[in-house]
Amino acid sequence: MMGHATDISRESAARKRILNTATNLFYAEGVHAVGIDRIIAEAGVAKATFYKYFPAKDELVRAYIQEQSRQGRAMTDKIIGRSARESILAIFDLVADAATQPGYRGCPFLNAAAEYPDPSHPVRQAIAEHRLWKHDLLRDLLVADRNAHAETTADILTVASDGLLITSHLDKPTNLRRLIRETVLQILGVPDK
Amino acid sequence: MMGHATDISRESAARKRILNTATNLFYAEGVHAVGIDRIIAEAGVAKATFYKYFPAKDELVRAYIQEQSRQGRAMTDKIIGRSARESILAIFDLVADAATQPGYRGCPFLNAAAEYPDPSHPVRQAIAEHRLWKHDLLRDLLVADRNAHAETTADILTVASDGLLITSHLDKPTNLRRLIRETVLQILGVPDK
DNA sequence: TGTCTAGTAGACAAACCTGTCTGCTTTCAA
DNA sequence: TTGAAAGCAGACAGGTTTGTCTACTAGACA
Repeated sequence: MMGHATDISRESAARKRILNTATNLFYAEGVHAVGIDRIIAEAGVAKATFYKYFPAKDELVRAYIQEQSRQGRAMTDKIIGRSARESILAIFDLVADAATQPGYRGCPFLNAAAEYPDPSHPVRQAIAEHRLWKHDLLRDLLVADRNAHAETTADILTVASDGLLITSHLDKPTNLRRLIRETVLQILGVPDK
Repeated sequence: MMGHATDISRESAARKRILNTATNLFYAEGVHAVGIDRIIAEAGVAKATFYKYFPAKDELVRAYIQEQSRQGRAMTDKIIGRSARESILAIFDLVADAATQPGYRGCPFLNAAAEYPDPSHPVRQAIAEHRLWKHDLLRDLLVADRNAHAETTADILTVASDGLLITSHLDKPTNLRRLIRETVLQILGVPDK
């Protein structure tokens, strides 16, 4: 008897089409470079509908970032299982998976952050939230791996993750998977060899 | 008798003022976010003068990147001297120096690259040139340090440099200098201790 | 039948973007 | 003194930006 069929702002087909189109365009070409008119045209949606679900462009950008974060967490949940160390290596395998995909254009969070100078802007805060989640996840895994300096090592792994995402985009190194593995193992310390 | 006083495109005071103003604005707010009108207004220059020295905005952006590269090389030349290992550590100290400066907003090359999707764009090529220079410099220093895998280690140091520039901007870690030192020494291998 | 909701289509305003072009002033050297 | 070069000031064109608003259509439900 209360909000049974349409709960607005969640399960509307038009809203999903907008967010989906925006995601592809924002990632491929950048946030400032893509205008509203282009998004509504490619999503096949009226302008009024757009502004009904996203009162301003920045709200769409924030939704885009939050959706990327949600998908990243879902992917991570799937691959975590066996030992803590194997989980960490699997997380870094995701970097290689992303980087070898056809339309790879770097990390969506880092790219978006570069376009928003103000750290207090909602978009930047959404990015910061995602980064904090990832950092804490790594730290927890390191604790489970009996790492003596989990907090510091999590910092270093964050550095490695960002750097690998950047270098795989801008430098396209040969044998990326080997580079990733060597980088991570050097940070974790090789157990036997 | 030939090009004695003004060689155009190099030693014009107006040109320097334009490039200087653009550098500050581009770095602080992003390339797409800053328009020509704003640059010429703050530089105190006529529009015709601007388009005389920079036929298009992208040429100004390219000049901005190349000037940043030139300054980075000059800084690096100054601090390289003693042993190869000390030189590498000094290069990474530059990251901490930059990150602790008042208006720090990340690496200008990474920020600009995020705004130019096309890798064949002149701006992206200028960025690639700078990255290649830095990578080769690190590799040469590693060879001089008698590193057995100079090429691979240079790749990893590039990852570390990018990651540190990112994390010092987005995460503002406490004790950045310690994080840098630990990261680099872990990659190079601690000599004694 | 009547009403409520979601959506489409598109005009419109106001600001901003890049780039061109016309005049005017200043400087300096032959 | 004359003339070239450099620069300033600003109008202008053509396009794009975000966001608002009006008018219409299709479906669900009571």
